[in-house]
Amino acid sequence: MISSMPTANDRCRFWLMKNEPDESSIDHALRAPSASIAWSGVRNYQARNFMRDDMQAGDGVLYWHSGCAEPGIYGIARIAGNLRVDPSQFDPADPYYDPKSSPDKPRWLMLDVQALRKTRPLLIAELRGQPALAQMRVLQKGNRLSITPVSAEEWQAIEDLLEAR
DNA sequence: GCCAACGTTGGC
DNA sequence: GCCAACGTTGGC
Repeated sequence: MISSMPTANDRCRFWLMKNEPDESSIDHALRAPSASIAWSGVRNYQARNFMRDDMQAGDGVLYWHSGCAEPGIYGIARIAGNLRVDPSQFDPADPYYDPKSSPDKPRWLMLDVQALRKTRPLLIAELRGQPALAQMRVLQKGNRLSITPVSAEEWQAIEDLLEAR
C-alpha cells in the first residue's frame, strides 16, 4: 500500500479540538447561527500556529469535551475558516485577557468552527481500547494541547467506531 | 482535590 | 542562552 503512505507534502486534514462544555459544548455550537462559533481563547503558540498555518476551511474536526466528568469526543465539526485576531486578548475583563498583547501587535488568533452533528460520547477508555488509535495525540500521556492533528487513519477509525454502534 | 506534565518567565 | 521556579492544564 505504498500509495497510501504519508509524504512530506501531505497536509493534515483532520483535527481534534478541545473545549470545556461549560464554555462551549457541541450542543451550544449546534444552536448557534449557522452552527458556527468563533474558536476564541487559544493561548498556546503551537495551537495558534495550527490555526494560522495548517487549518483550512473544510478540514474535519473531532469535537472534544474536556475539564468535565466524562472527557471525550462528543461531535463532528468542520473548519469554517475566517481566521482573524481574537479580540478577547485585549479585554481586561475577559478571562483570556493577555496584558502582553496589543492591538498593533496581536498575539492570538481565532477562526470559525461549524458543528455538523452530535455523536454518541466516545470516552477516553473506549478510545484507548482501539489499537488503531494507539498513537492518537490526545491520548498520549502528558498531552495538554487543545488542538491536535488527527491522521486520516485515526479519523477513519473514529468513523468506524461510530458506525459500529 | 491531587498531581504529572508541560509551557512560560525571568534572573543570571 | 541556560534553567529553576512558577503557573496551567486536564485526566483521574
